[in-house]
Amino acid sequence: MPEEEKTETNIPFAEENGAEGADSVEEACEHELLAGRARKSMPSEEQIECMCAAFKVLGEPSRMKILLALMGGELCVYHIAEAVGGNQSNVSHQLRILKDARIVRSRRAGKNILYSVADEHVTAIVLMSRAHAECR
Amino acid sequence: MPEEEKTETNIPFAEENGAEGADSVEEACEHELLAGRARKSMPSEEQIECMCAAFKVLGEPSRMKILLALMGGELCVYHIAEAVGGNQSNVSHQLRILKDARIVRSRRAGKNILYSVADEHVTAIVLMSRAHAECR
DNA sequence: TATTCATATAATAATCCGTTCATATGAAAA
DNA sequence: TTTTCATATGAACGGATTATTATATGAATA
Repeated sequence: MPEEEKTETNIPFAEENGAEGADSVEEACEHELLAGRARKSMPSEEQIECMCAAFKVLGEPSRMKILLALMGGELCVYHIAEAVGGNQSNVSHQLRILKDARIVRSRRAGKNILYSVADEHVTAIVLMSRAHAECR
Repeated sequence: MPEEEKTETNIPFAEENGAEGADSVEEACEHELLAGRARKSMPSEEQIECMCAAFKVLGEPSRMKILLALMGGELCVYHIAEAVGGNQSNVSHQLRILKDARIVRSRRAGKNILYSVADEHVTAIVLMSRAHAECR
């Protein structure tokens, strides 16, 4: 990680500049202030990871397909594979990831395990995403 | 791609089964129906890719950090790097990805290029995600 | 209890993606 | 017009993630 304190030579809008330039010195200082403020209020690495987790899970087509399939009602693994056109093993893998992220849940029904969308928030987000993608 | 028609031997809840099992035959048929319906209403590969695009972009910590930094106000590349603790090149790469996804936008100001969050929807989603991550 | 069958897991191969280093670009200032 | 400096880009590396094949697990039924 090449971080830590840097030399001053690289800093834009440094005080030794006059008032020339498209932005004024005051703006420059404000930007420097904003940058420092942003750095200070930056959530922890762990929290950011947590924020990203759900997005990462939804950002994969194979998982999105599974979700879309489940939005029509709960399905067993075999039927999910049938609906999305994938093989059983991979669907099972992706279901695990979806379940770990609490995006889907499962229940046993006889010999099968039925998966369903975990809650309405998920459904809402997927529908929004779909609507957004359609008007392109 | 091991898809296309399969042999009948693999199909769960097939008609030759009696009414035994945890689920009834009627439920079995309904599941088969749902699976077929899901497959038919499955959006195109292209649309799904499009749905996933924004999620994929937001699913990466380095980009999420940049967004969080920009939520305090527009910043130039150098200040963004300072705020997130990364190097110029990588920040620039990630900014390009964010910009291609229309999640951030940019404008020139003198020598610098100032980046900012593209619209309130983005801000809203990030704030929600942050709130969600905090109550864990 | 033994068998069956849906689902899960392990291991591997293949691909994607973020990071970094080095360098190019091109607008602004001189 | 030349120089400077912020930003962008290209190439290469490495880590991470998905897809696949083969096999294990374990609940349900007989």
